[in-house]
Amino acid sequence: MEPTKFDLKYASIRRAIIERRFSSLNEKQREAVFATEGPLLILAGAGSGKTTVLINRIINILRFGEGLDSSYAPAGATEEDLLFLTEYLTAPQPENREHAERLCAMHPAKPWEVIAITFTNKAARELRERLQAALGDEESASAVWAYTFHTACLRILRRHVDLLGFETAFTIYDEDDKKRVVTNVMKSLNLDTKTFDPRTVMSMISRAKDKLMTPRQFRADGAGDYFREKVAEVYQLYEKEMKKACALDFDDIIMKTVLLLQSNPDVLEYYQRKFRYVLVDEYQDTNYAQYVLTSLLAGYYENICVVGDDDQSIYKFRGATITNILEFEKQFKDAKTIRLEQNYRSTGNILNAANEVIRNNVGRKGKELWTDHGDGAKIHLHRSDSQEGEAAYIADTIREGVEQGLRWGDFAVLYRNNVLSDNIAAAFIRAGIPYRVYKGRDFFSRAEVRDMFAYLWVLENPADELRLRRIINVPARKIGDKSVETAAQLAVGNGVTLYETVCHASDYPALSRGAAAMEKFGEMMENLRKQKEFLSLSELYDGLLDQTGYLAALEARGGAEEQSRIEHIEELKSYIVSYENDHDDASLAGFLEEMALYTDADQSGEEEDAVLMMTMHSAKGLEFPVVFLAGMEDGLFPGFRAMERDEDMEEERRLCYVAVTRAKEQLYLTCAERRMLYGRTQYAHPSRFIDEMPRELLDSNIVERRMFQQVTQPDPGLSRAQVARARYVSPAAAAPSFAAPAAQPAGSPLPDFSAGCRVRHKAFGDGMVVSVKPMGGDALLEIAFDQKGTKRLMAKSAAQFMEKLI
DNA sequence: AAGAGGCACTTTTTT
DNA sequence: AGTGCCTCTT
Repeated sequence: MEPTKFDLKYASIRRAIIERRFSSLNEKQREAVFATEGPLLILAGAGSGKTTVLINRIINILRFGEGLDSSYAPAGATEEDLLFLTEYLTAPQPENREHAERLCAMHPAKPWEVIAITFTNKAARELRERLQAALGDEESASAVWAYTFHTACLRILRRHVDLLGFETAFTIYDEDDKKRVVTNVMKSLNLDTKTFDPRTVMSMISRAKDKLMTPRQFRADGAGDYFREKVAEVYQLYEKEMKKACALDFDDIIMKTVLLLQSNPDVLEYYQRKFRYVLVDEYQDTNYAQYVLTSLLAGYYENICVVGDDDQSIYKFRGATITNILEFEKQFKDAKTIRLEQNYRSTGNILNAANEVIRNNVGRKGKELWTDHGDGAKIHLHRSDSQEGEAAYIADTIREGVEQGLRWGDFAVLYRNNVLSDNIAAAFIRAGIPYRVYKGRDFFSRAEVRDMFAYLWVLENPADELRLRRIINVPARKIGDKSVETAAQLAVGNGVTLYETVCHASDYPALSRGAAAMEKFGEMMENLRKQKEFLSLSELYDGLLDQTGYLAALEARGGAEEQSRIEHIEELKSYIVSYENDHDDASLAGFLEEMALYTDADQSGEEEDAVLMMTMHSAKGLEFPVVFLAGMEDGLFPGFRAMERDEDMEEERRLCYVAVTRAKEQLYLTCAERRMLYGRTQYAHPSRFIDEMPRELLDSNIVERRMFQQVTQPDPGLSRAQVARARYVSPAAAAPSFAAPAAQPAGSPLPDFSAGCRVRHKAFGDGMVVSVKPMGGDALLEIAFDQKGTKRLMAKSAAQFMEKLI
């Protein structure tokens, strides 16, 4: 049926309203928001507003559906509606918005028909929160599946435990548990841990799972290769152990979900029909299994939208295959590609440096970030003679920045390798600088915390043998390794679990000596399991601390070490309490699952004002006004391991690109001539990535001739002053950072723009300075231009184009 | 069964 | 340098 005149009129007004709704986005972003049907690849450069696009895309899908493109009025639309819309278009009233937007909808999706998959809890949470803020009603926003890969998969898996062949709730093993299982299996196979590094074996098993390879396929694939065949044996036994313990590792969570969907067409069809729209964030980091998973889910409607940046792929070592993003257009027919290259985060100089570095990679999609923010300050390069000098320089620079009005939290120190943090943290302590070192699951890897979780997991899943073994004699209960071993063998022989054997220990003559202690332990656990049914989680936890005697054992010792353990155990309780507060349906299984996928970074709550320190990897997705990249030395970054293969070097370069683009205003690159590492002093040249940055972007303390020469000893041809300048002496003398403008290399002196003064800019016209934020001898100006809107410019570079009006 | 001493290791790690 | 793991001792 042809659209009527009414239809066409309605559609055109609707279109105008929808376009206005997303008018704050740039053209490319809007294009991505509107391309809701069919496969879509969004190549989103660093800081290009991809989360905003993702959110607005979902809003468009939920609010308007096909409203933008349809030429028809919705069924039952009246002239009155059209009038209402016309009025809303010409004179929008906030109170009319809801009704108007409802009139603009055309087959909008239901919230539960949308799945948006991320990698981190943080990203998932941000998505949910921003959706909720935008959509208003809490219910519809929370029905969207905005989860991490693992959370989404667990939701699917839990619903079909039976199809997995598990009778009870399953346990989740983290990397530590996994390592223990692998080592145990290797021992049972009499494999020498010197030729077979458990870590290598572990990662080979992980990679196999990433590729959806079963032990059998893995073996077939590596036939003839002794090492691989042995690993295949380990893999097979490992799987057997995991099955026995009703346990899944992180890789299983994805792989088993794929297998579940592949072998159960009805389940697959249910999810395929459910998810009309599939969105995937950070697509460059997906592995093969995740690719298969997402294409399965999107298999019916084929509305799959992936967002990513091939230049930010830094997890190859964890199985991510950059192929997924590079070949998206081949894998999904008629896929559309949209590039987001306008950057809203960093200054021009920072972006140029990043662009120039990444340009050296081959085999990328190709992108060039740009900004209209202006060049900003130069990139500061500082080489010290030692790591202590480097740390002191960073500390001094931050101190000066804070004296000039910045907050501690405006600074971040990033490094390639965690070992670098100690040295810098020491300098911060000396200088009285508040800081926080971000390190993965620090809290959860403490022995006492793991013990507590082991107890809780066993209460939930008694088949969890690994955890049972961990706690059966902690605190000491006179159940020795030998008795446990005997019991474990009896269990295997009788086809029951270790837990059951322990509970009925006196039935087995072989356990004579330890039987009483075992049964007592079993009774205690059974007792707790019963209490679990009617106690709240936190009450259960208190009971556990008491009845296991764990707390008492620590108190009995009463040392400082024990005191801190007690504190950690109490801290765990606060996790339980806050979980209870957040969930009306709080359950032990739910808590354990959430904690299994949790990292220290997920801690919501107080954002204390402190300098943040973390690896470059962990910094992905974050941004800071001032960023230090420490340890910019060849061998450290890029790491010596990456020197052999081009592929590895390219990954390091991508990491550099990620690191550099974290900075909004100021970027500091620091390195040291000599560094004590792993008990050895090493000498290093500045990172080759520094050489890849255009020199004119750098403001360096390195004497030019030294920078590109392979010299470790001071060059006798240099004057004493030059040599002295190449070393870190004191902040005032050597740091070109926040020191007096005189210490800056030749350039314009800092013009005295102050808040409130009128200026005339060559490109932006007249305007008024709204705020002045001092920054490293320069200042960030916020200027409201009469014609061009508010812009943020660095005073020094803007001065060339701008004059003060009286 | 716990503690002492020796030895080997040491990239990154969203979940 | 610092840590974690293994073995040997008592």
